[in-house]
Amino acid sequence: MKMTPMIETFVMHFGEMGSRWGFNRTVGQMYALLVITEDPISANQIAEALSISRGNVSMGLKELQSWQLIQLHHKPADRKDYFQTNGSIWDMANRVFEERRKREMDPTLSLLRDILLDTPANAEEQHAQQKLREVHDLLEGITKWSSELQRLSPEKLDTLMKLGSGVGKVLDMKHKLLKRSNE
Amino acid sequence: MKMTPMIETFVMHFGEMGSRWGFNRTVGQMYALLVITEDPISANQIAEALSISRGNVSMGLKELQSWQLIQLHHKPADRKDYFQTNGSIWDMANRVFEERRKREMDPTLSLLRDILLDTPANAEEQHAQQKLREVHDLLEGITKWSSELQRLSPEKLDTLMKLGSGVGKVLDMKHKLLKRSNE
DNA sequence: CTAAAGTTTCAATAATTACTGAAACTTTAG
DNA sequence: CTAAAGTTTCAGTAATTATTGAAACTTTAG
Repeated sequence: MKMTPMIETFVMHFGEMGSRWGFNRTVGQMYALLVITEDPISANQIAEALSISRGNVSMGLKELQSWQLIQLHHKPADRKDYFQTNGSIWDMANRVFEERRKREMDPTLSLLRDILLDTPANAEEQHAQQKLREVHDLLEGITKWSSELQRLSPEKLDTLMKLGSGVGKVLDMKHKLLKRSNE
Repeated sequence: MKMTPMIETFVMHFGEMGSRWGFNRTVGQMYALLVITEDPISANQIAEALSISRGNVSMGLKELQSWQLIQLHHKPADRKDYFQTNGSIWDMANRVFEERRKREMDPTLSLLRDILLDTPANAEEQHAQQKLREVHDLLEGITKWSSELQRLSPEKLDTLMKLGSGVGKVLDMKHKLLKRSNE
């Protein structure tokens, strides 16, 4: 498995970005390679293409599977495991969002809920709690909203995204409509 | 500056989460402390409260300023710099989103644009480019959409979030309205 | 059942990133 | 202008995170 310069550029870049997207360099490279490779490939091919250790590949694959970003694939008369990306690019984005929400929001949300149950001991804590409530409400709002958006069909999501800030106008229309139906 | 247990719990947790949100532990702690403290505080007070070195505080404050998350504040007849958080919680979220977009999407988007200008050398690269285009379009869509959402007023954003997956219904309404006006 | 091929795990080590604290620099009261 | 107080920088070190590779385990052909 030799990568062409174009493919190598992308794979290496994706590796560097990986750490910012929540996985480490080699996991990012592995995923990039799987995205742009048409046929399923084996762990050994990945290790060879990226010049990384077999052990590291194995761990990376496990992580990608836990993110549900890749899928196992078997070839007839071959007991080796082959891998390929799972679902569309949209699915990928959804998975990454969800996984990150779990890591980045849920623990904080849960801690904030606990703290907000306590009774503030003094004025200082009173003010602190008020701020924490704001943070809590914001995080909860984002969490709920994003999980509801994920339930929307890809087509509707697409419409919504294409609409952009035009959403504002649609929201106005909604108000008018509701008013009319109440009259 | 002694922190009450409740405040300490929150500050320490925010520190741990900090690395997941794009800044390091101490920067996270510092920001948390500034969020829950009512009055502006000095760099020394921060260092003392968190038991971290003065140098580290100075670097962290610089980072928070570059994120536009905190503001300088001066007290009369005191040449020391005091700091306080900047804007509402919504503003904070916007800044964090924007900063992360810059770090996490823009570089990849720019690389993808470049690669897509190249002519594929063979069938393998042809397939690769097609995949890269999908990734590119997705990232571009998200980038544009999120920056347009940020231009929406906080009230509209709030309405939109409260609407949740109900957006779907509003989109349907939009279609009906357009149809009617075309007839 | 045996052994060869394939796979996984994990302790040791490398690479990266964060933090300290002392030194250099800046500001201002007197 | 001087010196004391305040602030910033950055080289060295600590802490964390990622990677290797050898050993243990698993599978299956013969």
